[in-house]
Amino acid sequence: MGKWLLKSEPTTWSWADQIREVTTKWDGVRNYQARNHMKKMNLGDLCFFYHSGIKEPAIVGIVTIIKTYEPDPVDPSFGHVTVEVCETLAFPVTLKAIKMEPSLENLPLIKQSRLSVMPVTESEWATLLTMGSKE
DNA sequence: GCCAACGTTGGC
DNA sequence: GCCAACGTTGGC
Repeated sequence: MGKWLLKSEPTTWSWADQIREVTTKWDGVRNYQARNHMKKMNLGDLCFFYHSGIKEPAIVGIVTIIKTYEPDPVDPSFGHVTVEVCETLAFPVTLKAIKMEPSLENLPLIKQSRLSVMPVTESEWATLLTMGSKE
């Protein structure tokens, strides 16, 4: 099962919005690399939900893929997956904390800060999950 | 608000 | 196909 990380600016789409609406089409991605990652997502894959563009950027929750990639009828070069709320992390995992963890230095979040959809390895996932379950 | 990183566009 | 100009993202 695949593991991923999705970025969102809270002013555009926040975790509170996600909780309220439960399911969402993850659209608006206009970057080929990010789109290619979305195309590789399978049903049941889990994604960290990351808040960017704020004072304390952080992973705040987890969503799951309930519908795989579909092209946008208007602009078929791009498209969306559909996600559903899975869980809220007990403690947000801040970018600051991620940067302090040596085993996470290869996360694209660090090296390729502009990428909005990225893969996460199983071990990175486990590390982040642990960080999100305790203070 | 600034700036670095980097993807995209368009002229040649 | 190269590369300069430009636009966007996102951390600080």
